[in-house]
Amino acid sequence: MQQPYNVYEDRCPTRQVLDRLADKWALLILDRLQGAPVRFNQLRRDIQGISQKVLSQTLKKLERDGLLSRSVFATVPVTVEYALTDLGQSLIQTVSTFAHWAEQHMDAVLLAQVKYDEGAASTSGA
Amino acid sequence: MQQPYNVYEDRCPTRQVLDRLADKWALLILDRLQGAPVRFNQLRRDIQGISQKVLSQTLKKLERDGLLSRSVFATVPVTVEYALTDLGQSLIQTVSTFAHWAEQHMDAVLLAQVKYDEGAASTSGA
DNA sequence: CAGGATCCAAAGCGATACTG
DNA sequence: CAGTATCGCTTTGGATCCTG
Repeated sequence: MQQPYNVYEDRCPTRQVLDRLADKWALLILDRLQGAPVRFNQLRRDIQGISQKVLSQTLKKLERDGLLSRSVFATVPVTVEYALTDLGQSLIQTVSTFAHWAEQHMDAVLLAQVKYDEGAASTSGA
Repeated sequence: MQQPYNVYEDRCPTRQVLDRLADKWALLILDRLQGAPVRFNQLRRDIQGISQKVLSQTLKKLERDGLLSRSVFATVPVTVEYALTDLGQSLIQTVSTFAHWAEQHMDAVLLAQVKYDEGAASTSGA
């Protein structure tokens, strides 16, 4: 009768899973794959600022984790599509909510930062 | 009539917000603060593996972002409590769902990893 | 108890060049 | 198009020591 692991425990594999997903690029990729498969260079264009290396690495990790699938089509030149798996689908709603929380509450965060910095300035300044 | 930013855009402040939140430790801290305020060393004990430095840094950033508040009580020795703000509350449900998805689907991820690695091994091995 | 400051090793990541 | 491989810088993060 072993107790289930939880995210607070060190050693627990959950930590590795969380660590993989708690990554800006991974979240953006998963979010971008919502709805339909996307090709490599399309992802690269859409997710602005991601480098080819990081995109490649992150895709590979997410594929290994079973969150997305990689399909190769023997066109010329070759076409590669990335799509969410069922496992990926089970997470996408949360990821999407999470990613877009940032959009919706960006102003509040920015305002909080200004206030915080003002307080810090007045502490050392006047 | 400016279009709203979105997470896919570079330059957008949303990226900074997402980058802040897409962090294993930040998520664990926020999740741990759900329900009631928690003291510094209690967080340190509960979130296994986090160092004092990273805990301190992450708390400060999250406070600056307005997601949590820091309250000092003039006891001896001093007591410091961290609690979610309203802004933090608005995110906690998603964070919690996200963090615990890892717990619930850990087995599936681990299985996917094994299968992926087997495929890679057979590619180079046989 | 609740941190700040410092040192140092390790990981991350961009840029570049090359492959099928 | 869809990547891999390598180099070198930058950042992260743990460990340690110290303070109020």
